[in-house]
Amino acid sequence: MDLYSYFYSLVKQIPPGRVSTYGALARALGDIRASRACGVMLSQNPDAPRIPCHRVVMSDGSLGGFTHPEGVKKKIERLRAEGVSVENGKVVDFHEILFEDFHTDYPLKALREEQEKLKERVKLEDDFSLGAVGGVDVSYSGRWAYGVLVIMSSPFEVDMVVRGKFRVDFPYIPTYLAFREEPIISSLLSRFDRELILLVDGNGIMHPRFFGLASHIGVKNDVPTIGVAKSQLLGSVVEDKVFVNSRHVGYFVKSGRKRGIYVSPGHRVSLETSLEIVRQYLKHKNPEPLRLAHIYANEFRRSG
DNA sequence: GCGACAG
DNA sequence: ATCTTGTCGC
Ligand SMILES: [Mg+2]
Repeated sequence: MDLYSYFYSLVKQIPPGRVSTYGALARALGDIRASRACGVMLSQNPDAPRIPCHRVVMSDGSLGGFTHPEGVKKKIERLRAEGVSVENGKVVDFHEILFEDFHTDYPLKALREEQEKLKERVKLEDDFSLGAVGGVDVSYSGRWAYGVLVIMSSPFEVDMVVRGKFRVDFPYIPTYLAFREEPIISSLLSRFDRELILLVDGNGIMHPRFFGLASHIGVKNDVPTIGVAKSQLLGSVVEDKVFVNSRHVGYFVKSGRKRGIYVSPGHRVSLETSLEIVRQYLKHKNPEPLRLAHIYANEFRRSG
């Protein structure tokens, strides 16, 4: 699913003389949670003003951002040329000229259904051999992605580093992270032959559909995975356990100087074992394979 | 108005 | 995540 292309074709549906909103476009994609991603994709508009990003404003009729050497002034100018006035930073007659009637198939709805389907294949029992432990992370510059897989044969011995540069066709949207990063990480994994347990920068079953990035990668590649997130996507923390809809899905682990990390099994690993393995590799805030993958991915992006 | 929103 | 075009609920 090339969500960038799909999104730009939605934006082209907004007629001259009308405006739409980031939220309306997000709902046309299939989830209001994508509203921020709509702003990000517009900021990366490859063909303005043919893709009329100047016709997208905030839900209260105020202008929102505009990436241009002349700034938001250019947005006002392009709207005015189409007969849309802006006064006191707000679109005049906003509710009258608001366009929300997008022709769409709601692609994010289909992706939620894909998550629900693949979820049936998640196994939350230990099913791996004690071999290498890997960590993956991805760094970005615009639509370029720099992925790194670090393999450690034991704590704390780096065995191998795999790197790859990719073009992404999906933005970051909360709860849809896998559709952005899974293709990148699967490609890196295909270049490593041996057995491993993979630590992933994101959640396993700590997810509204119990199918986060780590589970997605695990199921698609038939690899044991553990999700390790730096912040809380959802759920409630009681002592060191995290619950989603009263189901125990993972742990909050105090680590580093302040706060901590959120650990949840992805695939082929039990709740308890996911915690045990992460703890074995904990020297800083993040377990070592992830900490190194993060550092190497940033170096890769900045240098080549 | 402020915080929440995996990365 | 990067250096940045949001929305909703409390
Ligand atoms: Mg990351």
